[in-house]
Amino acid sequence: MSYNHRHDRQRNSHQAGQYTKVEHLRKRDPTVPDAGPTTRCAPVCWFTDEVFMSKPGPTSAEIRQQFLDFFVSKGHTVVPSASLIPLNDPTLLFTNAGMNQFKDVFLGVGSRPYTRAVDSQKCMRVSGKHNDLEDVGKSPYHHTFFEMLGNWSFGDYYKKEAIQWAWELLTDRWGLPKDELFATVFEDDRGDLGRDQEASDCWLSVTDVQPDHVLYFGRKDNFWEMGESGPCGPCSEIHLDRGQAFCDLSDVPGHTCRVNGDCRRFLEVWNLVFIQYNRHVDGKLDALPAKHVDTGMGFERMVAILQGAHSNYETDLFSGTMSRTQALLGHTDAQRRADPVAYRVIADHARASSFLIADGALPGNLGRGYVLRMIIRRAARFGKRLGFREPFLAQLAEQVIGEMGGFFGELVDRRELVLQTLTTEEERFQRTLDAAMSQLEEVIAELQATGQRTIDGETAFHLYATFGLPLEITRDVVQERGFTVDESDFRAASEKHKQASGTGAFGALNAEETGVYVRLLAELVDRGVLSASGVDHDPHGQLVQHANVVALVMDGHVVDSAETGAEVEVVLDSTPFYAESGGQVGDSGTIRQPDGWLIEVADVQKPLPALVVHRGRVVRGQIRTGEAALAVVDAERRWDIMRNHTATHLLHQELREVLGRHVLQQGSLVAPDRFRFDFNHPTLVQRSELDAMEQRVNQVILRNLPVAAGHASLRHAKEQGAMALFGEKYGEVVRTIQVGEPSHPYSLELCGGTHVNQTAEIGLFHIVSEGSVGANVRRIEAVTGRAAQALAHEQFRVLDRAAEQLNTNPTEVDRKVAALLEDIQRAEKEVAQLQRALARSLLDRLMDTNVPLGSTQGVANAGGVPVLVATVENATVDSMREMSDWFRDRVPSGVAALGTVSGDRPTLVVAVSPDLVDRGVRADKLIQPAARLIGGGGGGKATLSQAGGRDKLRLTEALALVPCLVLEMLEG
RNA sequence: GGGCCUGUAGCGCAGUUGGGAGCGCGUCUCAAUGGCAUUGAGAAGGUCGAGGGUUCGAAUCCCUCCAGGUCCA
Repeated sequence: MSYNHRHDRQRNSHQAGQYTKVEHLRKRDPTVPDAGPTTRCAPVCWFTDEVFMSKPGPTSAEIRQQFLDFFVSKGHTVVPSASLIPLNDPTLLFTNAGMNQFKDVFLGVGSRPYTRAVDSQKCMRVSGKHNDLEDVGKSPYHHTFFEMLGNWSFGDYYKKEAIQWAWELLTDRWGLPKDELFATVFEDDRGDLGRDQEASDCWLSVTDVQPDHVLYFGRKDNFWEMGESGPCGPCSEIHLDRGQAFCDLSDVPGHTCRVNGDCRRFLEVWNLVFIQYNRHVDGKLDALPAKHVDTGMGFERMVAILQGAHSNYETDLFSGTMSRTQALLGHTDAQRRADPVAYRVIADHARASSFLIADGALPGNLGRGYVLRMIIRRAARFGKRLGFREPFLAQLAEQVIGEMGGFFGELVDRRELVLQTLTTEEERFQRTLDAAMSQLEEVIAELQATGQRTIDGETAFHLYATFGLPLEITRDVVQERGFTVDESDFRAASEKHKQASGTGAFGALNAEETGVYVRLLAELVDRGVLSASGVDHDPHGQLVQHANVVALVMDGHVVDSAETGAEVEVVLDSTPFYAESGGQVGDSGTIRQPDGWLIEVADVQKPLPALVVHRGRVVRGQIRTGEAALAVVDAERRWDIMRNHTATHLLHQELREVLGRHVLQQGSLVAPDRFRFDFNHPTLVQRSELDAMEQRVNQVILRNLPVAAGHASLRHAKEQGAMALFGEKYGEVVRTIQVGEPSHPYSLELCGGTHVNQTAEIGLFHIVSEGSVGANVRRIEAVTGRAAQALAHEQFRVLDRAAEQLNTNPTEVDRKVAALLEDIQRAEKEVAQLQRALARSLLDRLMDTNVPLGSTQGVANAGGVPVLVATVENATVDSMREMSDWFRDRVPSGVAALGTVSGDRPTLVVAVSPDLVDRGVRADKLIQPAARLIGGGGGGKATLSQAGGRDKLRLTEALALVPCLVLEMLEG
């Protein structure tokens, strides 16, 4: 079996436009070569043999191409798959269905230049009722990443053609057996929609499906809705009966195989959705003027059917990766057969992570970045289980890129990023595991000390939740040492953690909020107040424009007028204001009626692509819908924004020049006072690199290059080398910003923002900060123009003031400060030495002075024990401690009580020799009564204690108390 | 967005009821061996993540923030 060979065949057959008709492939099941029609299938076992299955029939690439070609022949436009990362839809973690990229069309707020489309959409599903990450690999058909084939009609053909063509492709082109196909049709089991007679009639008239194979199902199975409200409609599914042997529930009592049943015998292969209603918030259904067709066919499943595979993993979509895994491990076929789950997980996850990274995701600890990290780490975990000791996913990603890069060019374009990211994440995971493992060692040591044999689930979960040590690894390590883990306890702790983490606000689809705008826009277009394309919006022309007030919104409700003081959203029929998008903030300014009302606009938003709302406050008069208005953008602020926006393009270019071609924009904020630019880069950006970039950007500014906007098809723009961000819709005309002469452009980016005309208008560019946003993502903040000048001015002033104070000039400030610091350090050392010498001579004098109990400045005799009592000038706790050390060096048995006033506060130190501690004299007990006298407290160890207080006048009194206390303790 | 863990010398870390900031590796100097690997002696190097608070006294206790890790959304 050779992949190169396969690819050659794919190209050839594609060029020749030939389809491979497939016989009923189950007859070729190698495990039962002689099986006849009635017993033709092998018993399905969960882990089928995925080693060296010979797979006759077309390759997956051929099948995908046949699907696309078939619908091209029916007048469809081939639309490239949208990115897995839906940038324009924050409600969605990943693109999870073919319809995602056409959602705006179905909602009636967007349009396309074609009415018939066909595509293979990249999809990602990692959570949900039927798709948990942990299930992937255990079953032969669950995937995280998959492709959804679909054909689409936007107000064009409807049920008849959709059904006819689906049947034609499946039976005529692909040769699926007609008597084993079933069609399901909607028949309302609850409301009053009745039976979808149109679809039912189509099945019976335009296809030759067996009439008793047309079945009827209710809302649960055959009615499709996007959400609580919005477009919806009945659907019609095609199911394939693969025969009794595929039933995986045959040993369940009372089980009967049926369409929409639970077992694996009947497979849904294609869902045809007919969108014909719009559901209102109150639940009422209205007929849509334009009806749409939305179909979805699971690609992996169809490939499995056409290649006669029991499991999707037996198809050429996965077998290459799995064989590569086997080769890397040096496994025999028997070894590979021994752990099919690990092989599948790795194959699936290598594919999914490659596609995610190519589409712009990076491993992180939030949102989609976190999902990607989980996928990579899960693959790494199973890789360890199979015996990998080093990062290996990059090598599998190469396999994936080689096999699928032909159709999905982004894999090839971002090859380096994919490989690098995978390896880095695997290494990071290893470090995490190493750190967690030492925690586990401590836990084990503790258990061994107490003689326990079980690690409680709380602890195991703590290791997982805090240090990222997966339960599987904890279990394996611990079992080797003869311990067990309480796993039910672990699950309980996990549940508790989920509860504690709460149901945080995670992108709740706010249909209610956009609802008012959707209705408003529809109504304005209906009444002819706005054209079909919505508000006439041109932020790139003049900053002053005459317009009409077409609607006012307050607190989410449409109103006719607004009084002075009201916060209001104004909709104009045309506007020069820039609405926030692409990181650039909305404009501010005024909307007014000459000699009449005046609104100060604080922000401008685009809740829908065709609707611009100006948010502001009425500061004078009363505004009414229908009145003429003058819209005036705050030009000074706009210029600040434009300088910053053009500067982001220059910085982006220089980041790629200085740091490398892997740098891609991850997000940005363009505000008037500063801008922020996030980009992927694995490490800290060095000071020297920042300096270089800042200098280069300023050079480009001085070269005064022209900045020009243009329009091009996305494909054309990319061919010219435009830096395309992730998530742009294909097939669209995009706006480009080119800096430099057209003959040799300096930078070219897709961008809808506003820019200066010549780079010199930016003025000065200065990087303010560089930092981390998360793993692999860095952020640079910078200023330009007025803000940069203000900053420079301020910094120079500070420098001048410092120079003045140092009695030098600004260029010498750093050297002067360094010299001063050195002087200070030397002087401090000298002072410390002198003080030490002073303290020593003081001690000498004190040792020669005998004083009675109750006196200070000398050595008192307390029951035969020498007690040094003294106040020391200019001392610290440290120096008094040192003095007491010297005292104990000279007097093997004795007590020292020293005091000083530092600042305005008295401080005491008491030291006791160890032999006296044994006789009941404790330094911490001695110091407490003394400390109370000076209005403070103290304590420490038995041999050495210290105290502080507030009343410096009673310091000698407190010290004099110590010898008396020593006497008491000796006697007590 | 929420929970938990971690920020101490260039690196890796210790620091036990609040009371002398330490260990290992590395760096520098000197010495030993013919040279090196090495060994011995000594030295430099710290705003204990930042800022508040409690206290006579905070790396340690409390609060806020920042950064990293990790789990859940």
